[in-house]
Amino acid sequence: MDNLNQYSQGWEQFVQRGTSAPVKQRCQANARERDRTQNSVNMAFNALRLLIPTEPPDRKLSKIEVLRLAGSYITHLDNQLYTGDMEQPCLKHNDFDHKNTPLCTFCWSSVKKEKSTATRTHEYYQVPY
DNA sequence: TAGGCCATCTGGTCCT
DNA sequence: AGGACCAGATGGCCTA
Repeated sequence: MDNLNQYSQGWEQFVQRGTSAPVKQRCQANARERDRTQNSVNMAFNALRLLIPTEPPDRKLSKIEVLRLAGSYITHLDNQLYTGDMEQPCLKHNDFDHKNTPLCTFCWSSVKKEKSTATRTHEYYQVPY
């Protein structure tokens, strides 16, 4: 991977040294793709990551966690609006239609705070929805 | 050491 | 034709 990194970092000089047109085009495409993933995709992930509450607050979510939890969080907020309950809206909402539905991640967080069980942070993200 | 996560490269497809 | 977007492949880093 070191060779690859050196190549990536120095591709401009590599191209300037008189390489063939297809190689030059490929290097330019690589650079564009690198720039797109860094400045477009990753920045979007970071922006979304900032909107999702975590336990502990400084925990960095992986990309797949960001996607999954974003969906859960939207549902949670939607249920807050629907039920008016700011603590466990999903539990209350589920009481209306889906019995025995597991507690949502974010409702579970408020349960945790009530019980002050600070040692169970690992389980926090195991909740299925 | 295995598995998860990530960055990067690459080729294909679609759009302008 | 060239650029944007996407998905698959690959290899490095980190952690349990």
